[in-house]
Amino acid sequence: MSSEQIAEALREAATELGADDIRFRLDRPKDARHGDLASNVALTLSSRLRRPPRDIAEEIKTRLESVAGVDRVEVAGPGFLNVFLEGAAAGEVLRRIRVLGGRYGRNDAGAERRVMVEFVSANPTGPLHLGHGRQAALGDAIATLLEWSGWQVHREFYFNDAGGQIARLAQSVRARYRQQLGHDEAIPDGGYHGDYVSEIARALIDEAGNRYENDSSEAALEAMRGHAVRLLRREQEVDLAAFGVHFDEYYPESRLYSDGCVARTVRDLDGTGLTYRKDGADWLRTSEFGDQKDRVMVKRDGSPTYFLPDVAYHVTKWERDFTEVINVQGSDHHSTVDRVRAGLQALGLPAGYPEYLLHQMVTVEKGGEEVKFSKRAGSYTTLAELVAEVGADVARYFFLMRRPEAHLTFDLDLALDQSDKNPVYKVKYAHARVCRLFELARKRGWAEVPPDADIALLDAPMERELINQLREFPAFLRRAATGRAPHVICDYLEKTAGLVNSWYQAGHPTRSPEQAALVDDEALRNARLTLADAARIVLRNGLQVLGIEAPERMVRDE
RNA sequence: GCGCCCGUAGCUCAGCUGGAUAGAGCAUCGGCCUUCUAAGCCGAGGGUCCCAGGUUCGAGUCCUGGCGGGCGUACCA
Repeated sequence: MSSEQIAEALREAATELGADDIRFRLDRPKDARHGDLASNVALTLSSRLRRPPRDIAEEIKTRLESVAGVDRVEVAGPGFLNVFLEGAAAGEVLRRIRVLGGRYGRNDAGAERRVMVEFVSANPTGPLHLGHGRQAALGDAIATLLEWSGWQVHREFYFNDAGGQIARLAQSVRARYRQQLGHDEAIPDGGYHGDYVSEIARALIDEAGNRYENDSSEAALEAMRGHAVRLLRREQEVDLAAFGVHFDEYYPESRLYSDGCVARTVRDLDGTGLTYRKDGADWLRTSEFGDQKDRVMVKRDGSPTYFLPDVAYHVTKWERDFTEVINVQGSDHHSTVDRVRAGLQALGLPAGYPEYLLHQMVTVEKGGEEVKFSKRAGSYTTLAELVAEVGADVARYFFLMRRPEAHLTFDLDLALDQSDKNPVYKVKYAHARVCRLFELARKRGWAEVPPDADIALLDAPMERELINQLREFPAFLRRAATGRAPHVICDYLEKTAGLVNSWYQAGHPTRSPEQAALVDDEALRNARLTLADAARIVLRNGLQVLGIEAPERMVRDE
């Protein structure tokens, strides 16, 4: 019995009553007394059909009761339909989960269409910080959620390897370089002060000696720029790999210039008649498309603003045939959203392209105090330092467990805790505990659990609740994907892990051995192990979506 | 000033297209170990859902106006 079958019956009933294309909820009620599944369909139909919701509910009830597997239906409260399933029908989902295994939870909503998720996109001016970490976790999880929803996903990292910030980095490297060769030299205003700049300078001495000691030419600065960008890009990739995040493509801003894309974009924008010259600069009428004000494309000194390559870059996304694009960015960039979209609309791209997911920033707390434990970066905490401290899985989970648009306080005390208080460990332990059951079953020489165990034997309320929870995984996954909201999966996994732990504990050998999974009664044992196996699959699939390992046994760090 | 985001238990936060008695974790308090690993489980207390109006059968959720916090508001990126 899947909820889809019930949903279909509800839709048919609505059609008979004269309402097509309806929206309603069909989910697991919070209170088990409200059945295995509950729907508000009669309430939503009420205003449309101009009839009291309870009358509508009564009619639908009669229809639902004839559906195979439905034990009984109750009309409750203002007109809710509470569906109680027969034991075997309720547990049927366990069989399906075991058949689908690692595919349980997937859907084909994306129909194999292409989508690009652009995320991290850190400039190579320093090591990745915690905001990048949150973004890496978010972007990767959203990408995976979309893959599970049937999309072909392209993960892309855009980086700015030219322009003012990079020039300041190169100047900072030159200052450190000359310092290390004994000169009195100051970091320029707006330059970079972190220790890593000195490391880059040292590496340059190792590589090129004092070749640039008294060379103030553009070519020398260009060499330092290239050197610094190379090292920092490599470091970022190493950090991302340690975090378990991999990209399909790294797209450098410089390519937009070298292949003429920026120049072409300028021509195309000029061709729209929406550009004009004012105060010696070239402007675009972005205010025609909802931007707060018009924007400068080319500065008085003849150089482009960031706006121009940004528009050009998004044009390449469109031309590369990505009509669906999600940009994951920090909310400190939200001012660019309207102007980039406006620039693209001027060129005839659809309004609302691309989609943006803006996330809030991250702070770390230990003992209730904010900490900034960076040694290398100077003013901020790096992702690498955090991962070294708590591990990639914990960091990922903590970055994902809050809504993107909410500020994230990273509780380092909780992150370092290895008990079930730590939500990551709670979920991992639940998975490992269940795996342990199968290990013991094998040791005792019990055969593999057959696919057709008598699931109706799972009649304890706790078991029914767990079954209903496992049934909901695909719905949560769908909701997390469409809402770009991985935290929905975190909430789901914590709830599921809690139920698994309770169920496991209920079979405690000294308290109620008759409730244990590993009982001598073969039929009962197989029924319970069927539930355990389904739970194991759901926990593992959920963790996999988040990019977190599902261990078969836990090894404690001392 | 203007724009976006946030305001829910002591703390950190969930709460999907408006639905039943507003939930979870942490913290606090009280129980439970000769174990399918207690790295755990069971239970309890704890709420002006920031405030004030409005919309309706029904508002934490939608609308309007305030208050408080964050981030933006460049010929920086």
